[in-house]
Amino acid sequence: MSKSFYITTPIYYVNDVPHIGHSYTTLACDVLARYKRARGYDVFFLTGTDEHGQKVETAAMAQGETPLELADRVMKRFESLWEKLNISNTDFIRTTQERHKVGVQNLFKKLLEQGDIYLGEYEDWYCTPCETFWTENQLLNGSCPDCGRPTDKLKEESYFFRMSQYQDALLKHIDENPDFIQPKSRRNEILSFVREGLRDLSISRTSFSWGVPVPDNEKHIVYVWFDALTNYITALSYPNDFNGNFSKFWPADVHVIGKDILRFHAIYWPTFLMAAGIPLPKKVFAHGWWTVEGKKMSKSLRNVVEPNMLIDKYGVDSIRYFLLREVPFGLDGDFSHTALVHRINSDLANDLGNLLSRSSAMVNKYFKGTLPTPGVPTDEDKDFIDAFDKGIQAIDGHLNALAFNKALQAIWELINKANKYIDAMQPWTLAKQEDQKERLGTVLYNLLESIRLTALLVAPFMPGTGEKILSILGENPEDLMLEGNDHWGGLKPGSAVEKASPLFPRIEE
RNA sequence: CGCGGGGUGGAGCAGUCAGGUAGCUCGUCGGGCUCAUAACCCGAAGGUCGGAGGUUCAAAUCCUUCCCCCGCAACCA
Repeated sequence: MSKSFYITTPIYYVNDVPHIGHSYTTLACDVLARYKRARGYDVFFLTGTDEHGQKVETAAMAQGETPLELADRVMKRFESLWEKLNISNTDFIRTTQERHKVGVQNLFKKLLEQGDIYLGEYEDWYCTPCETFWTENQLLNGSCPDCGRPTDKLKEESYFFRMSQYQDALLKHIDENPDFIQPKSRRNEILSFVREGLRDLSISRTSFSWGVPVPDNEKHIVYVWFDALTNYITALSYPNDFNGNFSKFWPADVHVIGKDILRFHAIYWPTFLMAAGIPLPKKVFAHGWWTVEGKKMSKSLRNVVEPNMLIDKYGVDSIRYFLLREVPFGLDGDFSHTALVHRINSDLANDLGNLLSRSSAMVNKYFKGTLPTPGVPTDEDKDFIDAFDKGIQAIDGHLNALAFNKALQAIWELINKANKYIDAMQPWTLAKQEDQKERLGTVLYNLLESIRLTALLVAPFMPGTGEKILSILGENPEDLMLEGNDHWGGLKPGSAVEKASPLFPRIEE
């Protein structure tokens, strides 16, 4: 009876430390998860770490530690960053956990027994760093087309997944579900890739041992992507479903990913699921990448943006706002400090923060901090109120489409409306006329009520800010529910309104 | 003909798929207001939509062709 919503980030590879890109993906999921909760959904929001594979094994060896020690160490960095970023994930899965390994083996075995996985032999050019085989004509001057490093001719016994068998079914599914892969440009990419033909996929390795062993043939390790992708269901206690999460939350409503791993999510994963007779996720959304000050992020340029420092310097909510406001989700964007400071100053300090300051100050100045009772609304009031009803609907549409920047734009249109409303109503003039007391009360009530709604709308993006505003308005900051609270008139006249200090201090450049 | 992305007022972008007054944010300039974090509100200037040709009553938008810019593989979302 209760509505459920399942959203996932990719599981992050522990061979890397968290940067702005990881934060971006996770943040987007968090905003949607929070919004859906506020809409009354029972939300399962999953993130985690991918801890297997040759690269981890090698890196650990180089550091003189075991792969698991390395994973433990790096995994904690992700965990603590998510805490700092105010991420509200339901679960954090690690591919080294027993619950995961059991699920992977179970799925592998099922496909093996029904003949969708078979033992064969692989002979091709192998790029060790990428853990990928390439065919002769995929190579660029004999090197890996992905990373440009040299490849080796490798022949090994390998298990294969009959991906070719599912080509038509996948095409049909993509065709019949226009929203399955988003944005549309990515969908087209995948369509043309699949149309060129799918080969059977090698899904085991024998060249290293750090991974999930193939059931009953332990010299084979399950291919990292088969392993990793399965996390989306093992976290829901697939296959035994002992806690009912799998039946409750699967299929996922959306897998949010970076554009680089689209192929795995839009081709491999769906075909695995088809073979297993498991429903496909409803949506796979590939977002864009960040450059930094116009340049690609790279360790050699030493321009990798460190999220912890950023949060310390500017505050969580400012960063959360900036990342989702600056660039349309799905397109690449540039992270620049001047753009960040501009956004904080003009959108957060000037538009939103100052709106709260001036409004709460007037209630204190003219009504001693007690929220007045509104009188009969004028046509202008009705227009103002109406804008909120319409805006809230528009925002819902944008969020369901993962158009975070449009949702924020729409919220800021409402904030601008409120600032204009003040100017048009001129409460300071009304305050000078004794017979306009009731009108003044109406104007201020409307203003504060509009701020209450804004706080709720902004809360999924900036939870701390939403709470702060609500408590200034005398509302319960714990209650961020939109459902049932998103109609006009929620504020109770007579409640105490605090005089707000600046929400977002301006940053001098 | 390597692939991909792009060329729209000073900057950054939307609009191009389904042709029909060129829009947004920031910046600049002028004005208003004084409740407020020198914030807020109003107005103005500024573009032959990379070039050329074509289709059309009509093209930033469709077709042809040319020019220019960016990225190309790691650390990755």
